[in-house]
Amino acid sequence: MELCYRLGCFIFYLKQCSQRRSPAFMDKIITRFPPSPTGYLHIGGARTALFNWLFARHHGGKFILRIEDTDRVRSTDESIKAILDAMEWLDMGWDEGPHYQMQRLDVYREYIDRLVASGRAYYCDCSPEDLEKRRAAAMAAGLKPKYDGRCRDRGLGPGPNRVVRFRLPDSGATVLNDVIKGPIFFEHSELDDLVLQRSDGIPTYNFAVVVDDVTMGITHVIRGDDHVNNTPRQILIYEALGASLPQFGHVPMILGPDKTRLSKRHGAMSVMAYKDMGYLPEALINYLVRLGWSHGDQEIFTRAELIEHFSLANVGKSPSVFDPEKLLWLNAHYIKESSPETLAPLVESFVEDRAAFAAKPAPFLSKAIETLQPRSHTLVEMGAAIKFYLVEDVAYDPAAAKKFLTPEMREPFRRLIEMIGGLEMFNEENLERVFRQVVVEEMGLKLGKIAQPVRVALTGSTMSPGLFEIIDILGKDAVLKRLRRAMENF
RNA sequence: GGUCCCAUCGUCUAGUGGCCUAGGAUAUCGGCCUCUCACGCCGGAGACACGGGUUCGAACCCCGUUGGGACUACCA
Repeated sequence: MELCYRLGCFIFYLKQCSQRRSPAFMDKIITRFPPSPTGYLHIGGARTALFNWLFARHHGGKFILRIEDTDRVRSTDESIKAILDAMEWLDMGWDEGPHYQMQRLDVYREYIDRLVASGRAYYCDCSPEDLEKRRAAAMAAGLKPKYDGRCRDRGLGPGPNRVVRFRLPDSGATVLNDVIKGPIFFEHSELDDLVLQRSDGIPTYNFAVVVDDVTMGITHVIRGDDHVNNTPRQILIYEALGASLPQFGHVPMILGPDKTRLSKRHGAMSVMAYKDMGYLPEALINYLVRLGWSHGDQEIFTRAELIEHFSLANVGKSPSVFDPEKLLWLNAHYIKESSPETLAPLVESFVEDRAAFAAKPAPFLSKAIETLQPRSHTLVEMGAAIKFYLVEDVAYDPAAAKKFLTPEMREPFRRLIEMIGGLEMFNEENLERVFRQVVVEEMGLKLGKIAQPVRVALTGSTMSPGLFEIIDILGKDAVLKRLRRAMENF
């Protein structure tokens, strides 16, 4: 019995495959990203957008941005702006749109009329309260809380407080031939007559997406797998409309560390929050693309490599956990890879004293940033670390000052000031020679013995870039000044 | 509860019946480098959820169990 059913489904599946074999492969590929503007662009949405963007770019197709703003209560203009900003920051340009569903109401209405006229949809005047009661009653009776079809054959026309429902087949099954997950079968008996148009005349999600995807010529619907259960209903709507089906690809969800769907309580969710935390868009993109997709053992991808290699075939089926640590590693990687010149304007916004930063000449800034690149994981870290290069008087870390700015350093510092002051060629090489050959040998001190006190004098901290690079960048005057000031602490 | 999906190191993943005494990355631990902190380099530990099949042979195929997730609205 079960076998017969499976077999039936399989044959049906084969039939569907052959039905829509070619169009999608022959024609230009068109994908879309349809966020609903009820908040910022989050990590999960960004990855979905990225997959669609990459897929379109890989195939030389088109990527459409569509704003699904039919939820009038929750949609806001701020959200639209936030989403657009995030798309721009991630450098995912769209070829068409943004389309707004609220500006397409006449289109949906036209399709509704067609469906009602053909008998595939009908008006229903059941009130939400009544529906709720009936659902509760069904649950109590141990039945599925489905719409009971009360208005199906009442032949109601348009009117106030009336929704339009889709008439689903009573029997049979629909197969979703998912590009990522493979064939998935749904029995129609599990589905119910969903609302296509609300009583205020605005279409619901399931109807609007189908109409939009049909009219915009979408060939590949790549979205989160939280939509899998909606898909059979949507497929039925496509068929009722006489439209050909796109390819569906459902990408597994991104989970939080506790393995539940990623949400605010897991911390930063918004793409732009990562910008504010000093992340580079390249790092986020690279991290996101590897969440659920892979290309052998490769971890680091340029944008061009991503476009070249991206394929739905290599998207995994299982959900993945968001790991901030790996994102951080990638960010550090991209900070190291970037040129100091491109980093400079980005770092500026993370510096406490922007005026002091802006006052420094570009070459100085570049050299300073270069010394910070291998030791910064974020731009925030770099913005803080660059401070000692900019200030007039460094602030000493109390513990560091107490430990290293001691009276026994008086003589070494005096000699150092003397030697550095007399240097003809002020560069890293000569500086190191002063330290090593003169001070270390002459005074019998280990380099480490003198390095830390000098480091504290110059940076205020025991942790910093290499001593000689710092001295070189700071310049003779500033170095002498800081050394003398430190001696006041002895 | 019902429907659907998923299951390899802590995490992201490679793996599509023999190349697997399971590879890479991250995180972690140890060492090297060294003027500090990093970076970098070298090395260690660390996984096929479980039980049945199929097969000469299974991480890979089938069934079941367990575990996790999604959906179940006049939200999207």
